[in-house]
Amino acid sequence: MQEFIDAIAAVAARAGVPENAARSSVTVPKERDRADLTLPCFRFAKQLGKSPPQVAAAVADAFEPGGLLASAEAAGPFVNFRLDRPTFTRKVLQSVTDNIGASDEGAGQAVVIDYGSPNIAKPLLFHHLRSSMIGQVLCNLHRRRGYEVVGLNFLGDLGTAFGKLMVGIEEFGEPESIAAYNRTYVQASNFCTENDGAMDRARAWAKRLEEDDPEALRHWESARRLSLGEFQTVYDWLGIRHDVVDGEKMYVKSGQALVEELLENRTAEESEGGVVIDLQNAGKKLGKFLIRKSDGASLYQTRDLAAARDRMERFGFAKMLYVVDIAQELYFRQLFAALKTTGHDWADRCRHVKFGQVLVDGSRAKTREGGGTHLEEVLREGERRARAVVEEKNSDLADKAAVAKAVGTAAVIFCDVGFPTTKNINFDWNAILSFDGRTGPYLQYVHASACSILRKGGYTESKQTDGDASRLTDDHEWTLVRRLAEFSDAVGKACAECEPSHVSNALYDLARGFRSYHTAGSRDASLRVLVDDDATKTARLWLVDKVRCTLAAGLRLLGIDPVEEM
RNA sequence: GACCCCGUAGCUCAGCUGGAUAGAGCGGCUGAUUCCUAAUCAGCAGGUCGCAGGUUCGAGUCCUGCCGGGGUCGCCA
Repeated sequence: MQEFIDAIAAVAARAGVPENAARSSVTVPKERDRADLTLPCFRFAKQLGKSPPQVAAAVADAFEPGGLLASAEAAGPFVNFRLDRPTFTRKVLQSVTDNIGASDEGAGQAVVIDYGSPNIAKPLLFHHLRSSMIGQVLCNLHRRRGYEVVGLNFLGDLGTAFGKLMVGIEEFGEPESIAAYNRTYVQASNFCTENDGAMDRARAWAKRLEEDDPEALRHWESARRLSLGEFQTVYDWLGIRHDVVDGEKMYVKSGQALVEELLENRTAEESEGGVVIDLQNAGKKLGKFLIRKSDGASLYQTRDLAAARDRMERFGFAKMLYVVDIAQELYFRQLFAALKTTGHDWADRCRHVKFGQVLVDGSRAKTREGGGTHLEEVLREGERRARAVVEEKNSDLADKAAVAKAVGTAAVIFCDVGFPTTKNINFDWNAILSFDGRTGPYLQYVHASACSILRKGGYTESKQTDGDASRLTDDHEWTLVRRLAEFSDAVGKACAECEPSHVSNALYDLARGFRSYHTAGSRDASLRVLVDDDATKTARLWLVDKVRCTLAAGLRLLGIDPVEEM
């Protein structure tokens, strides 16, 4: 694309417009039918002493046919350019591979992505999908852009939550399965709010665990083991693969040492029995950051500070992303400010990738009371519903079970990464498991139909690297080629902004363009891919294969396993 | 009270560094299936882009104020 923009800048330069200014002004018009690329001339008018339409006319006059550009036409203050379709098409199709969107921008740079990070002794609920899935996609995107990614699961294996669990064990007996752990946790949670003194007992247990009390340790180990096993089932289902699994408990000692160190060098101070870092001067309205409770126990923030230092030592990251609920926005601003205040300039490399909440009937799901639907249950229901549709639509299919699982899962995943991360999600079974419209199953469907055409066209293996692009000049084909070109850009943008939905949008637009092209052939036989004319057919199969390749690659980036039939 | 996010079609939301006639999905209506997958496609209806100012040749987009909704604000994680 860049060389086409350069070509336009060169034309503008012949009309007296500064080349760099022209280059940065070139845009894709909102109304795509109007032009492939357009140059607004408002900004050049003053310095050239002409009106914008006069400048546009001059630029259009300076155009010479041939080369990358097909035409230039002044339309008021704009110059509308058409690209040479065969040239552009050929370049784009040649560039599409399974690795579409790849670059080496991240070469030699480590990125730590902290995602998932559930609490032990509790099941994964639907809202846990968000951190896990967004984080996994960010891992995929960063790897595609050449970064060395460390996907890190930071287990919540410490604190009053564990203390409550221990109170529950004391009151209701020791659970042996994860389901029993969950029941005990919920019971204990209620018990602690209803009984005076129970919270103090929970806090005492939390502290005993910090002090490696043998009995606390024993329960901690079994809760942790059972939980990890349980999490793995869901992680396998969703293709979530962490490179490192850490837990908060490993930072108890270094956290306490850190508090002592900060007290000593006076970056932290005692306050109301606890220890705080004063952030008043570090940023506006950040207040004070508590790093030691009055009972001497550490907090989440103590461990996070210690963890950040440790990760810098272990991985020497160029970036560290925390994929966490938007409700913790202030917390992360404080955490990063605290890192900076305590002398770590690399705090600037840390970023909170925030995502919206899961709402039930318009308000936040109450997970602490055990509310919320289990993630695994949602996945199973998706699979079940997809299976019913497969039976109905394509009961001859070879591996219906696998297809149903992939399609149902696509629905769930796309709900999560198909929209901007900061949007809230309303938990509604029919919305989450919708298979119609702009959904994961739609993308699967379009991919499967592309595969189907290729099969019928005898295109069993994707090995074509060049073809006769001059056969691909229909508007539908041209739209597809542009969508393919835009997809690469979307990958880079999604990675830079930590926003998976840029990929989702580009993928959906490509899929829709392909469906439109595909059905156009139903009305007009000359537009079918599998036409009699061999040269045309070969060229069209080449295009379809590149679309198929991009759809598959895009789905995989989003953590969705593409199906070839459905 | 302070800070953050949001306010675009009946509903859920796109809208790229400001550009020419604001787009999708769902829902509604009309069509399309002896045809390369109808989990689809083509089309119609539906919008003072919360309100008021400002910057600009040009504002859904940037700035200020206000209104409305949500979230967060030291001993949870």
